[in-house]
Amino acid sequence: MKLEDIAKKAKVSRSTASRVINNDRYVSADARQRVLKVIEQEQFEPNPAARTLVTRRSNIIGVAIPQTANVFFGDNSYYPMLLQGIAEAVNKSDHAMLLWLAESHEVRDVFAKRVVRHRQPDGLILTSVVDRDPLFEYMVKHNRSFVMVETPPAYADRVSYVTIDNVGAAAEATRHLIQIGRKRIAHITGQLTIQDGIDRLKGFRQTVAEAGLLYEELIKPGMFAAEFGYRLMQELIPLRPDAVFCGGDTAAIGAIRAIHEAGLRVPDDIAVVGFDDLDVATKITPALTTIRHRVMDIGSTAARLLIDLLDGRLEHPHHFVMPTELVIRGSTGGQG
Amino acid sequence: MKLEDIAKKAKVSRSTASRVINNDRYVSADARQRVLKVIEQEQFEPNPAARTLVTRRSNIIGVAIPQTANVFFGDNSYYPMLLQGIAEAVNKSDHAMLLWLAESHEVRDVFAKRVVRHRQPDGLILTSVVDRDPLFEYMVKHNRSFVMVETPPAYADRVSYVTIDNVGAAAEATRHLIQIGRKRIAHITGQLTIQDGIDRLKGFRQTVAEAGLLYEELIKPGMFAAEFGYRLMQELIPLRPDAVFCGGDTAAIGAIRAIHEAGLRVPDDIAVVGFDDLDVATKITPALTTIRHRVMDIGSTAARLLIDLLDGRLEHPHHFVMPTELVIRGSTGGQG
DNA sequence: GCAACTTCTGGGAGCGCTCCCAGAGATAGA
DNA sequence: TCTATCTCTGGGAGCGCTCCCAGAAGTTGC
Repeated sequence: MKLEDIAKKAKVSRSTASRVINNDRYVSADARQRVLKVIEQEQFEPNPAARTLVTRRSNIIGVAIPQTANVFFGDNSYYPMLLQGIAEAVNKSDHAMLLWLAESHEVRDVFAKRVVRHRQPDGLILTSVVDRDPLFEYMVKHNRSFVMVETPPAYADRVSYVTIDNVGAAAEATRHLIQIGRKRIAHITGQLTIQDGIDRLKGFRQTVAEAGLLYEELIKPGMFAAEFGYRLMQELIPLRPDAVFCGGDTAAIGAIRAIHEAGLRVPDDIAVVGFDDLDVATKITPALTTIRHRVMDIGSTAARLLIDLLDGRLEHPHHFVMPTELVIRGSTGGQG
Repeated sequence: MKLEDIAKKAKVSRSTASRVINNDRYVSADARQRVLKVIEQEQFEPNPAARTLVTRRSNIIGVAIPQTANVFFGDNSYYPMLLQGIAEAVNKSDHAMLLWLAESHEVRDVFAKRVVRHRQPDGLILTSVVDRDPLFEYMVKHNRSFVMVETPPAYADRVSYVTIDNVGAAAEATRHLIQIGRKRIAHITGQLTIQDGIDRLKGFRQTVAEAGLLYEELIKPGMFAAEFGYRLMQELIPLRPDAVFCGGDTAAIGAIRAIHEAGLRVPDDIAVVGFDDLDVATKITPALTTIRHRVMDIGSTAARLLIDLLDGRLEHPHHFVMPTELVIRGSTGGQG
């Protein structure tokens, strides 16, 4: 069943039927009624390919997650939550979501090529962009529509993105540790190829420096995964820190394990602060003090932003900075 | 840049250029070379909408996850792993994946309508189908191509699916508990609206019955979420079970928490077996004895199956039963 | 009364591909 | 040599929509 047939059944032209579907105002109430009735009884849905061919819009949003499996998996619910947020915004505006996942250990270059080759989506949401990311570079160079989650590693003034105030949030986390009287505060960073990691380090460093508590040897460049938290904490313990701020919750969980295995207590001997407030943060003992940001909101904001840009409702580039909140729990002496 | 322009630059007709792209054998080596060169230097990609319009194939696979957020999220990595598996198969055959996520607390009916309305995908992968699932019923009734992950709740002989031997695996888990000498074995089931949960219960019941150890009061209908494991274990403890088999790992984790809070020991007082071997299974203390199935393999098998059906390489319906494996850990007295 | 709008309608062209068909040219078999 | 077969090519139609345009019909203002 195609538009032509609907039109015939409703005794109007193909054009009028099309007008009804696209909510054009120049249709008589009578004709509209008849067309809608036929559409309803035939359960008609216009062919999206035909539509896309002429409108040059597929109403599909691409989401590229170039991280390897071990990050996407596991106790890290960041990406699922982001996807859920994107889904909600995408549904509301009657779009669909095309998902690109990197294969395990896939090179960024190969991944980028794969995503770029498929031209179905009108625009892309990019996550976990690293410095000199081929996909990112391609999108910028070819002037294709996209929105980033997190701060871009380059061209920040030319790119639309949704981020949180990483510098401010890291500073707040660090100030909290200072306020509870810690003097030797360590930092296990997130991935320093990602802007988030860099900014959190910056907020940390500024704050300890202002308090006269900056010790470079207590700063360990890491990754977001738990293994790094564990291993780097083991390296830190001989340096006798009394607190550690981790770039991500999973790393913090690894760190806590290392502290416990060394026979030390959290928070009494070493206070721990994470970042992200993942689900696991409340599931460990003691519960983790951390920075909460609503990942779902970031996802839906990014999707809405992209669609608004595509529809011309918003000017490119456009930035959103989402709020964060310090959640104090047992790992720094709060309750829980 | 469109096919016409490529043809012109390569001094061939549109038809010949199209033949090169679609790997038709009736093209002279010379012409093929010229076309490929132009395609390469212009970075040409054929317009997918135009292609879809005539071939009636979009090379897009839809994946529908009708579960509400709290299942998709959290420490349950089932769906992310499934998606990763699907992604790998989909990439290999040059397809793309369209993802439908239910909104939080969205009614199945609304979700189904949304998925059905969008006609882009050539076929669908359905997960977590419940009894009388509107999406499932629609797909069957309208004879649309789809593949199920898990055993279908109905029409099993007319539907293609990928599953594991739930009955057999549950029996193996139960036999293990019997072998280590347990006499009062409880079962906290998975969702009994999903076939997986039903089959696991069946395997459990058969096995305890054969051993003369069936106590109906020790069977608690539950859900896969941790809260259920926790709450139902609290109800079970006064009945003095010495072992519990849970329909899923997350429920098992909840159960362990309840056991510990009651001042009992795992596995000494109550041995615990889970199902799924999620990431968390090794992260808790004691580590969880559980049934392992490679969720990623299930995902990629389902995607491959769907594509093979669409391409006519496989007859519909087609079934795959994937292997499972009992992994013995600390929660039943193994090491770890 | 007529001009000038506004509302409503249908036809035609065209989006960028694939695929069918007819035909040219080369090769082989008798 | 002639026919049969295979290889290669280009033109045309058509996939199912949207959108432009021309024109009919109805409404308003003088």
